[in-house]
Amino acid sequence: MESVVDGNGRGSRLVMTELSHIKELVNQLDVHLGGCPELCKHLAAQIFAVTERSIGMIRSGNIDGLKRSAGSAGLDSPPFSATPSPLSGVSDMPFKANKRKRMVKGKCQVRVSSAGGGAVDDGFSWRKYGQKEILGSPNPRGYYRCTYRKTQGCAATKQVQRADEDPTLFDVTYHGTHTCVHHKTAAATNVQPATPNPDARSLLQSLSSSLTVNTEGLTSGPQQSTPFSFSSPAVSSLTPQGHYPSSSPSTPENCFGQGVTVSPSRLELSPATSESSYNPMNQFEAEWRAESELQTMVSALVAASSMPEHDGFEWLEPNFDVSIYFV
DNA sequence: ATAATTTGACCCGG
DNA sequence: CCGGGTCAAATTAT
Repeated sequence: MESVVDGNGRGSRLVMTELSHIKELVNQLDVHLGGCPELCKHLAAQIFAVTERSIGMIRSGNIDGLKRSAGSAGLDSPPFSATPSPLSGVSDMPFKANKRKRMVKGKCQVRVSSAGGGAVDDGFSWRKYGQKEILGSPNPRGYYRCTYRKTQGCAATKQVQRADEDPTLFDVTYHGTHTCVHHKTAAATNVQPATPNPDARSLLQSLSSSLTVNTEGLTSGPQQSTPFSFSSPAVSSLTPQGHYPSSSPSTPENCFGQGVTVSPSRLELSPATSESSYNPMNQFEAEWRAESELQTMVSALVAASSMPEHDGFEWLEPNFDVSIYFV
């Protein structure tokens, strides 16, 4: 990235905002390196998307349209910032402090709740290669390896086992990290909008009406609670048609919890985080972040709404459910 | 036909 | 020997 320059203060400022965003994402990625691969992948996807957008802005010199929703990116600012998030594994190597830790080859275990039949996945392609009964556990454990193991030598694997108590919970243990670059055709990427889950849908709607954006001490003026709203069929706009693998609007930074859980329906924008404590920009950044977080949330909800309802037995491939945590 | 899953055999460390 | 993990042939899904 070089000198943006463009006489246009408006524009460069926006680009700066983007860069700040990227910077923050990289920080988060760093924190989670070696951690949950899903999270890392998600972050990487975001960085990619935002970077592309930035490039596009610079290239077309335009911008202005601050509101050009990140529709092109699909994924965006994760809710987790300085917080290790509830994502942390249940066992082994919990994510250490913000200090640099080596790419531990360890494992990362997370518990996710599942609701539907295996359609939504965690973004990676897995191939089952075994199943075993585990003593002491009523449920078998499935063994999966990256689909691109042979073609790309990706060594990532994961084990999935239904939790003893709650049959809707699954313990997923990841081993190794993905080194593959899978290509999912845009088509295969969005095979979602099929059987919308009415529950999630209504949740989405009620959510839209209760949302409030707290622009916190940023800038002056009456931080009017930005009127965010999204239409149910917002799916399309969220589906990344970008080039990045980022498959489906599934698995945001979920993990833990069951069902759709949207803690505080209020978005707190931490001004501290990014060093962009400057001023004029904050306004934008605030909006940007608010919008981003909302998208993350919406993505999650969309994923949920696209999941078929419980309708019997689905003991196969677990489905990642949605749990969103905004702090 | 190709790709993915199923499932018992096989392997290996404890 | 035992339990957990992997292999691979058979089977099923695309």
